[in-house]
Amino acid sequence: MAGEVRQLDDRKLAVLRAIVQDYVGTEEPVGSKALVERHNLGVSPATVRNDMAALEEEGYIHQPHTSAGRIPTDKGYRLFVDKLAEIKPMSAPERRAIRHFLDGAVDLDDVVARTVRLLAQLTRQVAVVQYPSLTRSTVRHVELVALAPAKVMLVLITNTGRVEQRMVDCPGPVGETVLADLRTALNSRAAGRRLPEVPGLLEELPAMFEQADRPTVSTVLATLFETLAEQNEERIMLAGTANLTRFGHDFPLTIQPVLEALEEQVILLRLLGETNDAAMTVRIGRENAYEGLISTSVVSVGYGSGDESVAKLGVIGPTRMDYPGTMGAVRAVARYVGQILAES
Amino acid sequence: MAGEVRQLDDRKLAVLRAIVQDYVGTEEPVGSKALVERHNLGVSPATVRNDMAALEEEGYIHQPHTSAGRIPTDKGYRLFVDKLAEIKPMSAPERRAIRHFLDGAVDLDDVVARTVRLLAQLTRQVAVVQYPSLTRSTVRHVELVALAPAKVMLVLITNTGRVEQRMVDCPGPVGETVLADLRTALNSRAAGRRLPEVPGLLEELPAMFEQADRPTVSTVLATLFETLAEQNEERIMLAGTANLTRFGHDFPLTIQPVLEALEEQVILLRLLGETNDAAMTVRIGRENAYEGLISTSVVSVGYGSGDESVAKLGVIGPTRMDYPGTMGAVRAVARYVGQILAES
DNA sequence: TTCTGGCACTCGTGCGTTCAGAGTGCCAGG
DNA sequence: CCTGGCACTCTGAACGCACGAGTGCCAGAA
Repeated sequence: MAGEVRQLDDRKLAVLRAIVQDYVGTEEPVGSKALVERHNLGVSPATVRNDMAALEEEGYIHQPHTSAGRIPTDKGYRLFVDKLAEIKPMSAPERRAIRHFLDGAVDLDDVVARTVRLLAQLTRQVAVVQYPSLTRSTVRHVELVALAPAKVMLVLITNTGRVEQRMVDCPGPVGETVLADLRTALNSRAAGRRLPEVPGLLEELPAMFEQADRPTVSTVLATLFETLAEQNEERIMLAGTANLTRFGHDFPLTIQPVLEALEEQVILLRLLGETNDAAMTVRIGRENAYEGLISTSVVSVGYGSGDESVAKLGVIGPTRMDYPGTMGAVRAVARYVGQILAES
Repeated sequence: MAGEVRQLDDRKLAVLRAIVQDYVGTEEPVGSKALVERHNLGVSPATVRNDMAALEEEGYIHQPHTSAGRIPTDKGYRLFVDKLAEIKPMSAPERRAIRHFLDGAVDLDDVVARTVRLLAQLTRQVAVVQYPSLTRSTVRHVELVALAPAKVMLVLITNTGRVEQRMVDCPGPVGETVLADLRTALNSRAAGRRLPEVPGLLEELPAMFEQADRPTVSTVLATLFETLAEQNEERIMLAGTANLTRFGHDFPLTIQPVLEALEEQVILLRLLGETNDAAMTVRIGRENAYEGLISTSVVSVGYGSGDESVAKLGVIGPTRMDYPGTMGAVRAVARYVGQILAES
């Protein structure tokens, strides 16, 4: 590892940085002459050519054909992101705009919807926002509503404002007092607790009721546990697919597989799932496990109402994207969503 | 009107039908020779050419350049749909598959999600399904949950299984008995009623409470009315955008504006809103009000749990689509969703 | 009257050729 | 270790050309 990097002196890194920047801007392979013109590297094209040859040798850049300019490889982008680029902070007016746009949200659905649209607009790419996960959030309230003699609706409200409801078909008629007792018992034990711990806290609950009511209690509890456990309820919202057409058109990146991937919630969830909670994660090209996304990069980060993240959001774009800007936008949006969630 | 049609004898109509069918299949302008080969029209290419000239004169078909085959115009498709095509019924195995696929749904979200995916898969086009509208459905239950001394959560459950929730910040602390009274009063008056009638039924409700509690009651009611009235809460689910790439590629239809239109819920809602409730509606090309969709056709129909429709669903594809098949699929899916909703 | 076969005409498409420009690698000299 | 120069390579655009598909029209047959 050190061996590789040792060979890249500062000027070669500067050349790589310049190549990435130019290529992202122009979308065309960049040659030695154009490079020295646009960036004042203080050396001649010939020198740059030698550096380029070295960079290509190491696999950071690549030329489509002889006598064409160079384009960065996935490895080149990786180095750029890790060592050469700094996250570009949003400007003050941009931050104000984000804040203002998100502040208007009325409920959780709206927060997520606004966030995803905002992110798509800021980055001009495809944005993905995961709903705050049930697993990490806590119970705010459990409500039981009798709809019919033997039919109860169970409503679970979490601290993130998410509401899940389930119909419960009880084995027999349910008395209103039993329901009230159960409601009280549930809330006193579960409120404020994290969802995964709840089942453990309710184990001996049936034993507290009369023999006749136990089947009902058990049925309700079973449905509640099911709801708590349902990982696949993790939902996702998407926006900005129209931005795909901005590239794709004249590029090896055909949008078909990308669109297909975007329709599969499972794939998106897995994609976001790979995000390292704490820091921002950038997956470049073939680093993405999914075949259809090998020409794209995914920039994602966790967000949350407190200091810990309850869900993730991110952006999907071509590997040739403006990483500093995109990362800046993603980070800023994640922060503000976290604040909004904490307030509500 | 009669004047125009009078000039089109049976054979000319047959030629138009054949042109539409061939063009939909091959995506290439169809010439006179190919036509007589594939369909046994019993006449020579020269005759067909004369008929084609007449059809072109009337504006039903059009040739991209001299010495190219003909393609149908919007007007041609319109005639085809109105007079020449019959809705193609689904085969028994297809119907079974639809039934089976939809039967597995667990809640309303799931029903809609499955429906839209199914429709996209069956037609291989973009499918759109509107959530059952709040306006036409009835109240099944209203629940009030005290979250904090002066904070109440309002949950509205409709007969279509839809659940809407809102936080209510009350002017002062709310007693549990007041809440219970209000809950009872609300449900006894509103349950089973259509959403738009509800506000009228609750007008004198505040007068029934003690002076001190009236501000609270009014606040809750205001939020409830807001929720009932919120037309913009009409949600929509989309699937099959990847199918756009199947055409678009080599066609005057660029997918960009279509993708943009699909991201605008407002546009989709307006599109579906134009659907004639009772019958199936087909909007062809420029018949669509929206600029971005002038190269597409929209096939839509209402669906509902009873005999009246509570929402709409449809398919968006290129004007050169298989109308009989698409209409068959749309009709079949709408029927089965209606059944599922009625059962639950 | 209506259909048919024939014929001249029009274009779009595909293919091979040419040409200019951009970019490279390498080498010898500062 | 950098630089200027030079020969080489390759792509992409432009051009010309021939081919084929398809048409419109006309005169003759049914």
